[in-house]
Amino acid sequence: MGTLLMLTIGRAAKHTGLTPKAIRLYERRGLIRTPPRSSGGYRLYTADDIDTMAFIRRARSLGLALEDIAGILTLQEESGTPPCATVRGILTQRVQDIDDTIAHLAVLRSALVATRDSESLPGEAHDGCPIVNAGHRRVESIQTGTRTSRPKP
Amino acid sequence: MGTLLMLTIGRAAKHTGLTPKAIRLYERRGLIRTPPRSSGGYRLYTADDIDTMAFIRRARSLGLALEDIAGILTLQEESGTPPCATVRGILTQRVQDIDDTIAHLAVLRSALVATRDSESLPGEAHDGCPIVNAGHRRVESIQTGTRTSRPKP
DNA sequence: CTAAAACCTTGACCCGGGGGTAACGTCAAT
DNA sequence: ATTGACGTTACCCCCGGGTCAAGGTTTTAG
Repeated sequence: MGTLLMLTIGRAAKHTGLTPKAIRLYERRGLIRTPPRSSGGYRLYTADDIDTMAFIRRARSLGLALEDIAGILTLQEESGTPPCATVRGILTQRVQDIDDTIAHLAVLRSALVATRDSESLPGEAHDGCPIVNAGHRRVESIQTGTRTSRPKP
Repeated sequence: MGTLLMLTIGRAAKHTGLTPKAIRLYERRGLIRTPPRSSGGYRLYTADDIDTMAFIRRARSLGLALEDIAGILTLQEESGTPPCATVRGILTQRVQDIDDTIAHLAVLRSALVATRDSESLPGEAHDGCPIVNAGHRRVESIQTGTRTSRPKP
């Protein structure tokens, strides 16, 4: 027991693994309530606040956006119990995002490798560096003309 | 022929697939030289400038950072010919970064899936939502004490 | 009691631009 | 020569998820 126990921001940070700055940021973003202050103006957090912070930390470590987390916390405090369906939806969306990102990175990676290993790996430095010359068509045909509206994909 | 040909920023943008904003940004970041201006203050680009922009666009599409690109361009203009070894090093580093990122995302993904599918999938909503309760040890033991210096990874 | 450590607020910065705005420049046609 | 339609200028604010600095107050340790 000891519900009277209040922690300053630095101690709260140590308990949660966050930094004081991050905690202040979460407060500004509305994830954490505005805490009461000591006579000297120090933020004072309760054990419940610490729980909230720990939750935020876990959620962040899963890659959830602060906005998503804020949404969950809001729903939670409105309805008392957290809305599992909503949370699950967010998690599923995140998984989808990750899959998309991984797919994109895989494409990038192969383009990168192809460029790196393009001509000149064989064993001679002639005149062409990868990337620099890749897709390098000289711009000889510049028309200042009016009908230049070449659509650009 | 036609080296006198100068393009305004919008035309340069169309030729390279960049936006005028991006081009101005590259100028501020030192990737593109400060171009001469028309009597009315418009930036005027040469075909060589266009080539540089096209190179930047290719490099960006490979995910290179503006700083890396700036480095390559600087070396290139100092030594005349682009330093293949350096470029290749940058590309290899990028590949490594991508691999690291993908590995990290894979870990995140499985944590996310595990959390999402944890208890309650079976078919009942008792009292626990995933995430919210995951790793949820109540903070009962708060020491205001001095020896709190638990190292933070 | 004094000095150090912790805390306070405000503001700027990182990346790679996107969006918007007011005020000019430029070019074709009338 | 003027009009109208764009193009361009510089400037400032915005995004995420914080980090860092400055300069001042408060609490805590010795």
